[in-house]
Amino acid sequence: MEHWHRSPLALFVSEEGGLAKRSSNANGDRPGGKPTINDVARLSGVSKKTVSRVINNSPLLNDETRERILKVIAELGYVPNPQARALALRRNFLIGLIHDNPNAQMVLNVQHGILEALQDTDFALVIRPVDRTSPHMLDDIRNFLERQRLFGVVILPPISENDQLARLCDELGCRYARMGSAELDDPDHMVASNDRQAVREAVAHLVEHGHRTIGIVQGPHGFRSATERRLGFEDALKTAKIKLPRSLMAEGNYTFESGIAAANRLLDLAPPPTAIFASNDEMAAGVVHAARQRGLSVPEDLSIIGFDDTSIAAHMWPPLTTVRWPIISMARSAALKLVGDVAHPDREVDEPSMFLSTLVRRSSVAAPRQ
Amino acid sequence: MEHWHRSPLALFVSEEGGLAKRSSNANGDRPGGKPTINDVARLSGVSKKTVSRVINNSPLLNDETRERILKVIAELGYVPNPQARALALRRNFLIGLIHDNPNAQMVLNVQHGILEALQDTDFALVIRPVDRTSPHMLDDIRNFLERQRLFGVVILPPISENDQLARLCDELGCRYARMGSAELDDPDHMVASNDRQAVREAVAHLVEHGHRTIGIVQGPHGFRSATERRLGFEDALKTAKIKLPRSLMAEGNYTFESGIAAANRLLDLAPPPTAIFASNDEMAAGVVHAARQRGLSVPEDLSIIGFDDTSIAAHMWPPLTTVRWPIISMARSAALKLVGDVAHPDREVDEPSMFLSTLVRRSSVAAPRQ
DNA sequence: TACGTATTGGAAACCGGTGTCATTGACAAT
DNA sequence: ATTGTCAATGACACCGGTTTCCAATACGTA
Repeated sequence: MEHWHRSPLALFVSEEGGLAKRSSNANGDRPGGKPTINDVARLSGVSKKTVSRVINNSPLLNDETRERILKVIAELGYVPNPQARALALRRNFLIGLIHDNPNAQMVLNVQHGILEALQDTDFALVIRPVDRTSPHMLDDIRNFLERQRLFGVVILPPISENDQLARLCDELGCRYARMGSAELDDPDHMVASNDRQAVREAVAHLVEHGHRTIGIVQGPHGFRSATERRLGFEDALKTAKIKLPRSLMAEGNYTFESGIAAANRLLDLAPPPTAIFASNDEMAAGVVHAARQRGLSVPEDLSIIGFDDTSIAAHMWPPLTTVRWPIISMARSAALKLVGDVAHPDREVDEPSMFLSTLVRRSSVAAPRQ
Repeated sequence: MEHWHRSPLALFVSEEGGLAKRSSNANGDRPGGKPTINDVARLSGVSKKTVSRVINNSPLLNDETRERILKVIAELGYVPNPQARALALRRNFLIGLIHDNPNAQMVLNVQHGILEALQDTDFALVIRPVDRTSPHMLDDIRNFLERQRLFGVVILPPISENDQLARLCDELGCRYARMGSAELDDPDHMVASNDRQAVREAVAHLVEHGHRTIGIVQGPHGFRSATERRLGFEDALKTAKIKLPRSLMAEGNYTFESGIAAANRLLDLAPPPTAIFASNDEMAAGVVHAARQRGLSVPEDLSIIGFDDTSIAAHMWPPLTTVRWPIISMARSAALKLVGDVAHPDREVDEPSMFLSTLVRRSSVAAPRQ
């Protein structure tokens, strides 16, 4: 009955292709007017719901119908409106990146890794650098999350070490995945690397070359990565039964300039260290710079190891021996933790939560002079 | 009539504040459930429209009513749903950044500049790196723009020089602002710098130091920035009445490695140049690297000038004399061109379209040896 | 007193999708 | 012949805002 009633209606619409088209054109007249699900439904002679089923790959749908609708969709160049979907589904398709990391290469690598994970999904990446030193930082982030209603955020170190931020995300119903140098959270919310072990091996590498007076340029106090890397440094020296006076431990703030300053403090010692481990590549580059200013050659007079393996490490002179932090893979994994069950409901595998850093041997390490 | 039917209904709803509250609480029960405009309206005893007027700062509204509603909004912690607004307003609040620039520092600076412009607006920044070498690049971008329906995009060089991309944006009804080294488009769609003039001055700086055999490491063929900078180079030599043999013009592709290769070609000449201008800092760093490998010291044996003034320029050894490209200001201006009339309807000033680059003198230029 | 008129508030439609539930017809089981 | 089941599809309300249009009220004026 209904069917008989509708069939001519469908025909009517079909016959009135001109009308339907006119409507579509009226849409096209104002610039940016796109065809909607209603246009597709009218032209295919089905209901919106059925078109919606096509869009969402619903299995309960006749193949023939699906084909017909797909054809109309292609002809019209129809693309579903993401804002409308977001409204109806009560979630949007935006992943945020929250960071306060000064290292451009690292940030870009993370963006790259996240976008790899978001490839072929409906998700886009919105970025949000924050100012760690601002007293309103948490309020700013809250504001941002409330306004944008992101599906989830990836949080880069060092801000990822801030537990208040994680709690804020929970409170606002925003998924999050933290990246860091140690397990600060449960595996669902954390992608970590084993910095401590990696540094242990890197410093052991220096010991193997015969170094006994080894300095460290630590990261800034209060940073988990700084702590982990220092612990790895101490582990290695303890294993090698080498005493570690406080004077050989200088502190920087992860910038090139702070690396120069810290190196100068270490190289002023008597005797000066024959090797220095720096907690990141930027500071390692600063150490190289300081050494050169003093007329020391690297690695002959001073061996240096960095951490991160950002592009500066390969491009500086001499190319820097450093610890490669698998940042892109970690970022990809973090993003997949966020969107995995939505974007790839078929995939069963859990994303790994722990990644291994490895030593990259270049030319900044040699045996000490006699 | 209808009215009389409805008026008690409105009263009913209003009287049932308890019910409204329960509904609001029911909302709060499922995590992430936020209060909506309806909750605000019910609790304030007004209609949605009135609340909407408050949100949008409509002037036709009693001050007392406004205050009352604002109080409820504050109590509830209400934040308008951006997806719902986007749907109703037929535009969203996303600005895209399309780039294929390999320089991390530059990309981050641009992101920074754009975010400065988006500060205190409802807009967020979504990023989209593209692969210039991919044959589907334009299709990928089309796909991206169609799916996300961005309000507008900022396009970074070198991809900003692609006119097809600009036309694509037009076709899809997406605003765009291109950044570049020359005026490739009308001022509404373009933020340009005067690379040619800046390079002219930079090379004149070399001439003033007494250099007569000056080489150039150009950017890759087909890049407008490369052309502009080469033209500036030629201008300067012509002004100084210096002949420029083809052999002194090497080509790179803006990477560190290509800078090394190009420098080696130039330094193999007899006589070799005493100064080299490189079209960007990365290649300039490569030139320094190549010189050092040959036992030449910089700037004593070879003076070098770069372009961009990215962080590598200040951090390398010796600190690089280079042309500062005002990238952050340009990016900010580009973003303001996109959102200005929406986000700051009161501001009347037009964003500038032309920015001046300036020479930054550091330590990589000296007089040539005798 | 009656009548414009400006100000303020509300009902209902709409933006473009999705969820819930009902309906239909075909076919199998009783 | 009747009933039950199931696949396929549709009707309709809903998501949370904005807009259109009209009603109610207050006010000044003829």
